[in-house]
Amino acid sequence: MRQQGAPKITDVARVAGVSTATVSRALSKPETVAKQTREAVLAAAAETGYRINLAARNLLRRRTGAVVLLVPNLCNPFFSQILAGIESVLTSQGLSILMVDTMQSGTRPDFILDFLHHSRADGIISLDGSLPSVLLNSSQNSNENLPFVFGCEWHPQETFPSVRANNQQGARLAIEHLVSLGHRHIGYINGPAENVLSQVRKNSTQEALAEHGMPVRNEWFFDGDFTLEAGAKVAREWIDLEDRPSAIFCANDEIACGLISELHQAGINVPDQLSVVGYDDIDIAERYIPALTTVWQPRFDLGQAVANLLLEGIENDGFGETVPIEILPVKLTIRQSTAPAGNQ
Amino acid sequence: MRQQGAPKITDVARVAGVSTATVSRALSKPETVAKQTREAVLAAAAETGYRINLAARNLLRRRTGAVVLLVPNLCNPFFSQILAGIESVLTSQGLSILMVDTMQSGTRPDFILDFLHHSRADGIISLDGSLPSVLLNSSQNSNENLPFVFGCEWHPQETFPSVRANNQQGARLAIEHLVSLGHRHIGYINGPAENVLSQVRKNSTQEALAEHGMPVRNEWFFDGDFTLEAGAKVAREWIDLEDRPSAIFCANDEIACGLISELHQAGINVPDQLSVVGYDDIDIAERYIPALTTVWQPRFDLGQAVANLLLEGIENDGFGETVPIEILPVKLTIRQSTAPAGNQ
DNA sequence: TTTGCAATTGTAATCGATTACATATAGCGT
DNA sequence: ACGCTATATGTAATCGATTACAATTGCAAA
Repeated sequence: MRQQGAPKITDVARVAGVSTATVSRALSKPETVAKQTREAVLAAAAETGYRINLAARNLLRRRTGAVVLLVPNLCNPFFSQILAGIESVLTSQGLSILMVDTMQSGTRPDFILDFLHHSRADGIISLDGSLPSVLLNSSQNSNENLPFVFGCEWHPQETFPSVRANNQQGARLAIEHLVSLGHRHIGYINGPAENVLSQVRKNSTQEALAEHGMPVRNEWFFDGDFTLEAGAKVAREWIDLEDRPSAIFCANDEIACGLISELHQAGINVPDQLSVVGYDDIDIAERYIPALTTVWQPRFDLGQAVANLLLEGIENDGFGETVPIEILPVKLTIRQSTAPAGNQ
Repeated sequence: MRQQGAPKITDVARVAGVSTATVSRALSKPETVAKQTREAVLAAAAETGYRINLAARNLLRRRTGAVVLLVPNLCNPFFSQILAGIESVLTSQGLSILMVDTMQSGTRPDFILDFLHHSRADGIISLDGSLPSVLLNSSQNSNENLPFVFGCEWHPQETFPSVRANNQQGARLAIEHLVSLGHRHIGYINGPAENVLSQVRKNSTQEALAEHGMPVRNEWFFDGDFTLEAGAKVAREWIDLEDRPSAIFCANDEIACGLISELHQAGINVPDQLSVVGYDDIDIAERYIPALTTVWQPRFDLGQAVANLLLEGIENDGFGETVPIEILPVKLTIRQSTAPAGNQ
């Protein structure tokens, strides 16, 4: 589909009786053009239905008008609110989004690499902290230093700017809540081991437990992967446990739901027989049965913040020496999946 | 951030000792170039780290390399799988996605209109069937006929190509399932009244009921809006009903969860006292309590199909006289939120 | 009147890749 | 040896907007 007869700047110039330079100026720097001329140009632009050709402008400006957005797994609805936040900022700036699902089959590093170049984008947002270092290095190359920011997840070496929620605080809040309910036997279900979020949430959980003088028992720390099935699997393991924790903190809400659901099928009730805390406060959490006690994080705001941070980097040709890191507060939403200990 | 010293085609040409024309050909139409030359060019391209400048190519080709994607509400996780399907196709074709949330505040028609132009995109996918006709007309204008396809939702007048699931079949399957369980008093909770999906699901429900000789009672047809809260509201209304339906079919899973959750809080059990069928088979459905009986639709496939349809339109400069409409089959997933009638 | 400056507008080069057309070379048949 | 064709490559115009620089004009100061 070609833009056959699309009016161009020369058409506007002809109609307005001025040169293309004047049209360009009237449109982008109105104050440099005489009022009369400006009005004539605007009228001509309206009359011809002129729309700027972004490819031409971008060619000259050496910009692309696009931002690459790396998402670990688009199918995961957790990202939708973050996406919405990012979209709201970038779209309002006229930037387009090059969404790439890093988990999609057939998306190998060299394929992704194709997108991390100046000719494709003006900057990169990654919601995936586990990018192969090939990619990260390449984007650090002297002649390839596109502004690059992490959102939600981040890179352990902290060499890139990022915006994320306070995961340490989240884990603390969850544990403190359970402790305050009288729980002394607290377990944890982790996300994927290689994931930074998993790591921080797990470490912070252990720290918080230790600080409250709680036992940190290996058999109460389960491995998982952020899925419903991971939670369900742990449910079966919990049932088989000789000495069971009376409360379990889950690295996300999916795990929590999987856990509760599988327990329910085994005739075990949450919170009567086990208290469960989730993480993320996904939409369904408040209408799950029981309504989920969970750690809420500002996903939409996070999306906006990371997009704004990137815009800054694009404006200033990078971030200079500093590595800006923004950490957003989280809060605990107490609902019905947790109850005082001692009912078990 | 500028692509300062980025190698261009002239650099490759110099290194390879050929003209830029030959480089261009070696890269895009390898068979038109002698083997020896081709290899020299490829080597030079690799050596210089050449990446094509898309703005330049697009300027010449009068393409933008971007596709506008109108999403009714990005926050709604229902769309994530469709998005993933669309992404998988478009990304593999090197097209970028200009995502626009049509529900976002500040996104008024004239703002959206800005995106529906040749200089912004080569085509448009809308997951929103309720676009103001201003937009649709403008995109039908003789000089503005960008390929435009609907996905999931569609426009009642059927003047645009679309890919969608078989909503009629979905409603039928749900009703037939309830009827086969012995239910004779069946209700329905609708989505937003102006939404095509709502309309078709509601009409098809009424048809199916009528065909099975079931009563279609107005007070059993509830208005809603695809949210958890809508379902919760109906739960309270159902409780107050003198003559209650023994089963309710919901226009989507959120409504179903809201309904079940609110009933649960009132001490009413699903499916013992009410059978509930949802629609969409969202991830959590199989782990809801009770696991949700619901109509599954191929969301990822739908995304891929709609993207492929658009690509076709872009290739062929439109769709010609026909208005291609692709309807994908759905299926009923029977779980535990429905039970034989008569237990009430 | 002349000079200088500011304000306004025009001319033309430029961004980087593509491709129609022209040119060059090799191979082949007669 | 000549001419023809097929193949390979180069030359240069082109896409559409921007902007450095030049040119023009008007006006004020000297």
